[in-house]
Formats: sequence, C-alpha cells, structure tokens
Amino acid sequence: MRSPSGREIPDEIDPVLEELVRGIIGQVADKWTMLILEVLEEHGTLRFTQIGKLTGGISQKMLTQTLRQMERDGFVSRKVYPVIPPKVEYSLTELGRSLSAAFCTVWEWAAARHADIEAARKDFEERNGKA
Amino acid sequence: MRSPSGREIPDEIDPVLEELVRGIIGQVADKWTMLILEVLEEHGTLRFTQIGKLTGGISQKMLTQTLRQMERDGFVSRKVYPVIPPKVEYSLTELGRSLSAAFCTVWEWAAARHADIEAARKDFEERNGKA
DNA sequence: ACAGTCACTCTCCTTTTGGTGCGTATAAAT
DNA sequence: ATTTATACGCACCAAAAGGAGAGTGACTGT
Repeated sequence: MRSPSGREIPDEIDPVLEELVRGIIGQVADKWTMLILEVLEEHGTLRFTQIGKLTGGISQKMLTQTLRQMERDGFVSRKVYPVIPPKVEYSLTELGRSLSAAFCTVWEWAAARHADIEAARKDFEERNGKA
Repeated sequence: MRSPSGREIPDEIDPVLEELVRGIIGQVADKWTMLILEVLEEHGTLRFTQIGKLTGGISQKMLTQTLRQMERDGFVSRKVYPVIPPKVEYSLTELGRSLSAAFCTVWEWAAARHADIEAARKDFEERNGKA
C-alpha cells in the first residue's frame, strides 16, 4: 500500500494478517458496529436497551449479535449483574477506544474530502446518466 | 467520537455527512474495493483483466461493479482507447490515493494490535465455547 | 473462413443478511 | 393474581449480495 513503483515495500504482507485486517475493517465498517462504537465512546457505560435507543433503529437481534462480536474481539466488556430483571452493562475496553481513535483519521479524511466526492458523483451522473 | 463525558463535542454531527461517511467507509471496507485500491496503489495504471488477475478470485461482475463505483466516487479514472479489441486503463486519482493513505492508519493499528484481538478471541472461546 | 482477444453485460441461482415477532425467567409492584 | 421490566434466544421470511457461465461486437492473425 505505497508507491506505484512497488519496490520499497517487501510486498510479502503475511496473508494471515491481511485476512484479519480485512475482517476487522469490514466489521467496523459495518453500520451497527460503527454506531455502537460511537455511542459507547460518547456515553461511556451503557446497558443493553440504552444502547438500542441511542443507536436508533437497530433490532434486538442485530444489537445482540453486534455486541457479542465486539466482545469476542475484545472491543467491549460485558458486565452482568445477577439481578432480576437482568442488568447488563457494556463499555469500551482500551482496545476498543484505540480502535475508535484509529478510525478518526478516516472520519477526518471524509469530512475534508466529501465535497470532492459529491462533485465527482454529480460529474459522473451528467456524463453517464444522460449519454 | 470523543470522550465519555460527551461535552466538548457539539454532538451535532450533520446527519448528511454522517450518512456519506458511513457509506464511504462501508464501501472501502468492502473486500473487493480495498483489494483493488491496494493493487492500483502498488502497480499504478492497469487494465481490466490485469486487475482481475492481481486481485485474485474476483468475478468479472464484481470487478466491473466495484470499478464503476470507484469511478463514480472519483477514486479511479477510467481511460478508454477506441481500439479493437477494447482497451481500458484504470488508475487511482489523487482523491483515491489520499483515501488509501487515510486507511493506512487503520492498517497500522491492526498490525500493532492484532495480537490483542487474537488473544481476546481465544479467551472468549475458552470462556464461552465450553461453558 | 475461423478462432482469439478484450471488456464488458445479462440471466440464473445460491448464499448471506437482517428484520419481525414470539417465548422465557423471576422478582417487585399493583 | 396479574402485570411489568430486562436481556436475551429462536424460528421464520424477505431482500440483497454475489458467483457461474453464456453472449456480444469487431478487428487481427492464421
């Protein structure tokens, strides 16, 4: 992922790592994962239904699924209180917070360049939508 | 996307931009988009079938679709030579290259932290796979 | 005359994704 | 006694994603 000449980088990028990275990026890019990451960053510790409300429009199924995945990868920690009715608290781990920070770059890039993208889209539409 | 207290950020993150960013991240995170981005970064200008070979395992349908999308957003430029058999060259635009650069942060993060993630997964498996 | 090349497009078909709604346990509140 | 609240799990179903493979158009080399 460097220059067009492709000489200075060994090019042997360990396929296992590559696979993992792709998986992680794909997962984070997921609509719900990213939203939950944001919500937890902003609010700190939250319970299941609170996250659901704050992300807005997520089904319980997806909420459970996404949180489980994030827990599995060590991005969130899950604390269960043995009370009734059940109480479960979720919060970001240090790893989760660092992940969120890493993606800030992308957000910044997008904020800086979104005008260019929109312009490109209009352009494309004009050249291909009508011709 | 900052601190848990959520006070220092206006929190009014323009939903339109948010939507766009999500779309872009989602798209880039896409398996094929990311691969093609890498391939074009490494090799510079390439033709359709060359990209197909270098990405490995992509169907023509997906290749066309992904390239079109990237062209639409202004990440790649498409140059058609009116010859027969057809010849089409693809290369990254400046916007495309900057996008790739923005994602480098994420790659670096993943490279630095993937051990933690794998450890977390093993942990999770042990605690939940058997219990 | 005929096969080969290239950059596609189009039509199926299978797999994956994700939403809806229902069920559950149990204590506290009415 | 019945309702309410919470954090799920499960089964079912519709929609979307994506792969396989055939078709196309026009020239070039044999």
